[in-house]
Amino acid sequence: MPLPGCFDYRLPPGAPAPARGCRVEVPFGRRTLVGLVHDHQPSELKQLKTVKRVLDEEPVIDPALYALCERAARYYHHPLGEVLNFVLPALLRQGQPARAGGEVRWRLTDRGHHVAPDRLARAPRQLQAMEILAEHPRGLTPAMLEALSVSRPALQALRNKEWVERVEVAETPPPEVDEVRAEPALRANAEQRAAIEAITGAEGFQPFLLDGVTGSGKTEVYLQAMAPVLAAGKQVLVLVPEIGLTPQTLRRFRQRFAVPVTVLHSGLTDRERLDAWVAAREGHARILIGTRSAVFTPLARPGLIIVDEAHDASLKQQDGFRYHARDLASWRAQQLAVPVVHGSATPALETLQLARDGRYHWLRLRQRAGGAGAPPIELLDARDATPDRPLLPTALKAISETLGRGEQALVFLNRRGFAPVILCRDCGWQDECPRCDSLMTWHRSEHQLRCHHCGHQHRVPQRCGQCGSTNLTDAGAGTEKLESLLAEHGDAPVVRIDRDTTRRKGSLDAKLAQIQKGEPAVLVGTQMLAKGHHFPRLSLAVIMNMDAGFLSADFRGPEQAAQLLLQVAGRSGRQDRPGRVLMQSRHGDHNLVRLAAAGDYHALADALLAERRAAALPPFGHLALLRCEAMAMGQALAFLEECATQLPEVEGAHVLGPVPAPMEKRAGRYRAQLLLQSANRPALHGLLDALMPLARSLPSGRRCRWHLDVDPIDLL
DNA sequence: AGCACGCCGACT
DNA sequence: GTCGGCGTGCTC
Repeated sequence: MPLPGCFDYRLPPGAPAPARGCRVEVPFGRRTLVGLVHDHQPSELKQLKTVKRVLDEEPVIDPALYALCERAARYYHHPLGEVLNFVLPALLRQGQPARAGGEVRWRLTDRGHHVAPDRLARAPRQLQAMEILAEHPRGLTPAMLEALSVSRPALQALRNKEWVERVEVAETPPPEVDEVRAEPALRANAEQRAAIEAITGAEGFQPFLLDGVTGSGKTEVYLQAMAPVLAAGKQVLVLVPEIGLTPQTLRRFRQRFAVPVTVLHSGLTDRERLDAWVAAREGHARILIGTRSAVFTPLARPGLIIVDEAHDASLKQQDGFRYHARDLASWRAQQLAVPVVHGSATPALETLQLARDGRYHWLRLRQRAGGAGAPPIELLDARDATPDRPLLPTALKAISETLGRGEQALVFLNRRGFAPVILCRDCGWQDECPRCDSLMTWHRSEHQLRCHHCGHQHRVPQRCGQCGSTNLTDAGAGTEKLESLLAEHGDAPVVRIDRDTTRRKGSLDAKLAQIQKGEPAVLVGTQMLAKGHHFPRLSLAVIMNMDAGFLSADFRGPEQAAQLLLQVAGRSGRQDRPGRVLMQSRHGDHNLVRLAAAGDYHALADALLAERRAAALPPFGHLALLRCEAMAMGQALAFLEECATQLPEVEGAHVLGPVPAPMEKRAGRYRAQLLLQSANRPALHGLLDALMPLARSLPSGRRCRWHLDVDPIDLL
């Protein structure tokens, strides 16, 4: 399956032909592999091997899902075999039967019942385990055993003596659900009602953009739009950003509806994933909530697809099969003839343009539920801020006032570590990553300098790497420095939330719980704080250093900066409590910064869309990026250059480059790229159809790692 | 992706 | 004389 093409096999004699999407076991070279049936054709090849075994009666990839995979493979110019391989749960790839695992129970064997206790006189743990199991003839599940503090080693030892056995009993089917509603709906305002009615009134495929400011109650719209779908016995697929799959989100769905809710995310074991897949395929799971890959879940009775935070970049896979789950969700809905809702407070410009063109039904929620207006964003001139005083006096004063009122404040800075650079006062030397074109970030508490691009780290140098001077200093500020400055500034606890402080399992939950208690505190954090979480006592947000995004060379920089800014601003003040938002900026006169600060995403989107139109960038032009990494820049450029010169001319499609990537060196590899652009998709795809076989055939491509990214999220 | 084949340097 | 390095190419 992981090869670009298909392989032909003879069917075993006498057996009925398996349908497309069924698994078969086939000889391949000198190995035996699991493959999927793609088609039945008379083959021109003389020496066909025969299928060893047909593994499925029913396709594991049903016709609709197979069609989605084919469309995605064509669109992303990715081998179909690799797409199918990606979509199939690991256990199915390995040839396991496509059914849910039974419940595992441990119990005594026949011999175990007749063991004299004195034979375990020297193994008290095992004896205790035997006594517990003797009381439960039906056996105990691993969870029950854990609760009774029966250890795994004890069980293993008893199993080796064949006194205890592990049995799998068939799972009892889930009970029939007669009443889907568990908890009454909240009262919807007029805008929410209109949105709910539009979605529930849709027949067949219809795409919606649910465009609602933070706090306008988008989730309530989802929930009420889901109710009739679930009542009709159908399933709802909900896609959320990676970070949005929090216990709070799940609780909201589970509390409202008395139907089985199944979660799909990267943390599942292979067995859990297959069980979830089967539950969805058989129709037992009624609400499926998952991250981007959940868009490929088979559905027995699909009724509605929801993409929450549809602008979120985590919906685009950034390696391997580089699909965009937002776009695939729409294709899937189209194939399944169900409505799809894209919800966001800051829609992607692509989605917004579809709504403006009338291709998506545009539902707007302008009011915050509870009536409090969106807080205005006050711009503070940050040109006076210094490395050791990164927070302006106005911001510090606002924080003190907030804490004085017994409320919470948030300081947002999208930069981890203590300081982003260490430099020499005498000669101006800066400590750079030896493997990347980037500066080393100082993590003071760990006495380390770390590269955020490749993970390389070394100890803090005592001397300048160039002139040997000991006169070293740091510049700029990260979350770690802010945390220590804020801790000196006042008495309130400072809670830092970033990847460094939440690495340990459960530490994020502990920090969130502390904030939820509502006592005065200052939160310092990165992106992690921006999404999903609701802090009822938070009434001030201070935003630092969003300038880089707004001034970014990347065409999506300002869009993403604005989305992040409004998301962070939305954390401040909820319902009846007005919040305050301060943004420190060195470019307060910049048009985009001003528009974003005004909080008017649609005015900002107007400006950005005008720029995109003029530059023929998405959504008005379409891009694909051929990226290449090699041990020397020359190798990467040579391969891309060969591709560029040997590509046929395609009317209306343009090849730009090759050029070195904006970060030329990363993790010791040199990176270059070739940009392919066209105002019309068919022309671009015509070009890519020629490019892929060409790139695969070029010997220079073997000397580097390369991949094609269709609709790249950034050009960096 | 595996796993072969194949053609050149350091060891018993 | 052989063992083993990883470059190249094939798998219906």
